[in-house]
Amino acid sequence: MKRPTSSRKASASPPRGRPKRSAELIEARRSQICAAAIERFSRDGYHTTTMQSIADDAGMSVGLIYSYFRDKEDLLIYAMNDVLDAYVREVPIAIASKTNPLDQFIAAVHGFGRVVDERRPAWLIGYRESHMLSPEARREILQKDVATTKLIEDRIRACIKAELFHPIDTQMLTYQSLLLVHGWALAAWRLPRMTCRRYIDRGLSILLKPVLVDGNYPQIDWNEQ
Amino acid sequence: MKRPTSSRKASASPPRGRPKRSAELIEARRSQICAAAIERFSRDGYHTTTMQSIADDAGMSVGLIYSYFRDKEDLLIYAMNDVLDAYVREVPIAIASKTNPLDQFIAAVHGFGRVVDERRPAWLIGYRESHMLSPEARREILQKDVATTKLIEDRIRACIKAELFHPIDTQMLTYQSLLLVHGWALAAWRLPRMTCRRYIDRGLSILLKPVLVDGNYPQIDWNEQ
Amino acid sequence: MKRPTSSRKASASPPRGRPKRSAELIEARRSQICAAAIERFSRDGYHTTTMQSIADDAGMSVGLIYSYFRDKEDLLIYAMNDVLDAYVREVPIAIASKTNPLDQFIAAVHGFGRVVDERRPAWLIGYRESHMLSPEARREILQKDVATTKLIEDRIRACIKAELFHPIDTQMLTYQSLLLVHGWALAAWRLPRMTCRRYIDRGLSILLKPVLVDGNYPQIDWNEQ
Amino acid sequence: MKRPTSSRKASASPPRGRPKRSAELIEARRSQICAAAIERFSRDGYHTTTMQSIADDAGMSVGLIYSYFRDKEDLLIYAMNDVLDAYVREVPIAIASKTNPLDQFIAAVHGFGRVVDERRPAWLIGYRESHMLSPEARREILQKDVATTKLIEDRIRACIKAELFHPIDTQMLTYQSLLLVHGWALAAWRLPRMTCRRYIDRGLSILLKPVLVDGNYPQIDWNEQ
DNA sequence: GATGAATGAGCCTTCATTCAT
DNA sequence: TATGAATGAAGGCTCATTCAT
Repeated sequence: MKRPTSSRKASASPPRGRPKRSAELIEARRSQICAAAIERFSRDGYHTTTMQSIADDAGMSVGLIYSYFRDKEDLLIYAMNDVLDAYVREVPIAIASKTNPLDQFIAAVHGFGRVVDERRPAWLIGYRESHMLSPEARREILQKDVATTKLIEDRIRACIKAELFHPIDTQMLTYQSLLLVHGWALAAWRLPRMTCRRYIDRGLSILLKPVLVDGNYPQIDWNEQ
Repeated sequence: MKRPTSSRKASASPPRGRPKRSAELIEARRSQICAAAIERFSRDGYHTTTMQSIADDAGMSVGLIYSYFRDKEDLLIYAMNDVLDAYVREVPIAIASKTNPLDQFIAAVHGFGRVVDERRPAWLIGYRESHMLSPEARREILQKDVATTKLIEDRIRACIKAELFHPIDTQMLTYQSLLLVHGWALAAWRLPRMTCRRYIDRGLSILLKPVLVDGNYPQIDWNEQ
Repeated sequence: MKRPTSSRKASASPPRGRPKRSAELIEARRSQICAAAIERFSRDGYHTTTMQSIADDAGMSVGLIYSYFRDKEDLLIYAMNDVLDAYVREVPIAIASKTNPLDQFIAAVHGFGRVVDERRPAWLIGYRESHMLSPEARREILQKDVATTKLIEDRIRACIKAELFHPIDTQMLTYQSLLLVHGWALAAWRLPRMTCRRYIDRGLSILLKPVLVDGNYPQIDWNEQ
Repeated sequence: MKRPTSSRKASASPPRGRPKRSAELIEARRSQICAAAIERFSRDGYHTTTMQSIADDAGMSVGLIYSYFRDKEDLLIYAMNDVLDAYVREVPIAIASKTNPLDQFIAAVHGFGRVVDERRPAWLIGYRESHMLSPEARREILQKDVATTKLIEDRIRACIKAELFHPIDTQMLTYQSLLLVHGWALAAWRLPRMTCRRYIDRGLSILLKPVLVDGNYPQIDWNEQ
């Protein structure tokens, strides 16, 4: 029944203007923790990362993490959803900015690329650690992934219907497009002096050459955005 | 009472014409262990796998593993090299079976594909767990990887020099070719009714269309092997 | 997100004719908390019960509990005293309602029984968790227990002095009487269709048969109370 | 991936003549651990006891305990069964040593008493901690307890059938007999200069007086055993 | 060589307690 | 006075690794 006087690294406490309350504070904490988790998970791997290290990075005590996340796996799931949710949020916007099916397809792939590029750490986590999720969590993640894939697939079908594409193997082209994006996250470091935009544009132009009915990959106006 | 004394141990004792000596026996043991490790690591992940489970699968005691491998990480390195070494062994053979640079390039990619296809488990380990390695080990692995990449790159340069390819971005084509192969291992399950051969052939024909000087992807003689 | 901000707090605010002051309010709070603690401790056990759960049940914040009790152990002591104090309060009253030593003895045992019956939860806590107390606290509790026992013992001596009882082993009879009462609290569930009154009456009539000088256990007037 | 050099209290290693093997060793270890657990659980309570303290007492490392018991609760169950199993083992023997139903009943109660007396610590654990067992474990324990109770109940019925007892409330007498025994373990310290034998003998003679047909509690020959 | 019992550091998680508001 | 977010010590359990036989 004792409670010895404590001691531990007095991690520079974050400036506390005045603790924001409830919803606001909660969301702030959650992202604070999630960011630290993503950083660690992607750098050191899920298993190697300790809750303590995440807490340290997030500038709080271990205990507090558990008021915001059920357990370590919950944190992993959240980290993974970070990317998946971004897909769902941003790709449709990218698509909506165009009217022509082909432009939409291209915009969609670029949208994916941008999301992956901006969240490479989180994306890598999903790639490497998804196999160790509990079955339910895995299923949930997978579902989002499939829904995401559909965004691309639908654009391709639209292109075929509009006779902009030859009636090719939709699945294969979908897959290769996604692979192109993944490739950026996975080993972009092998390609010095390359931006995500250019990488994907080049990749797409190669992929689409034999697919396009009129044979011309549209000249993207890079200033547009 | 968790660990009942096991029994798998009845694995047919090796023929004893002459007690397999040193190098021979050692190598036998090592692959025996390594096979078990690869199986486990790829199925359950590196961290989730216990040395005990590997020992069980390999039909020996935990202790013995430590006579053949320094520690668990050593086992991981070994497992990863399994693929890398296969590259180094088999790709050159595939290349040597052709004389024309274009055929050599194509054979090289197929060679990679075959290695990956036949060792998907080990390949996935490298993919997922390499970040876990100690810096030195990581560097060593990386080196082999780069050397391997060079095999492809050199063929592409040869094609360009022989004016079979337009003078395109060598790096990018190399990367896309490798990505094609990786794609097979990573998510082949998304493509039902697809073989590695066909997958890569299709992929290459798409990739090469805009690159080939005469525009024709050679008709592969599938009987050749 | 484990602990959603609770809501039980809507407990009818106390009438405010005059803001319940100090002693009054304090005592109200204390019993409010203590009741919740007893409920929890007896249902889930001392260690399994969290301060949070007590606070929830009492309709207040954790912090506030610490304004009324030093710590968790203090709460336990308080809970245990709930029964002991009831003994001290109610048994003498029961005794005082009789004049004859024998009737007093019987009334005393019934008094104990009633207290135990009405506070079985608190009684069980004392039974199960007293070994958990710090030495000082334990001593204090023990003292009350002994004082309590004396109430019974003294009646027995009085009966002997009045030659209503044979000069038997006072200690043993005291003990067996208390054991009878404890037995009710401990395992009354084993005896279907039994009330505390009847249980103790029967028990006493058995216990007293060989002790009574005139051999007759008095016919209790059940209407008396 | 580090493994720092260790350090910890070099608890005097137990003399190791030559480690006994398998079944023998296993049983030795189990009782070694179980004894330590009983000691600790009964002294400090289940929750307060740490696995480390048990390991220390048993003269081994924490880890080893887990090769012999699933978890802490498993250890608790085992500790509890220590008494229950002794009942099942020893009471029938005590009964079998007599032929007359009345003597059998008395022998049975004394048998219980002896078991409880010899294993008071373990018995107390069962009394105090059973409520915190998982439902299944609790059910299993309860079952043994009921079976045990039946041993007494059956003797009483036999006495009634043999017209040695008046046709009294079997349940109540059973319960009171058990309570007598429990009383010994629970608060024997209140009765100075008392042995278990005498305590139970006296208690039984009181309990049986109004029950016996011929009114005489048999004079036990205490030398017999 | 081969075994597997034994070790113990370290990690996830809980929860009593504090304290700024 | 009241709140509940924040803290961090401590405990259960796992598993890589060693070493006596």
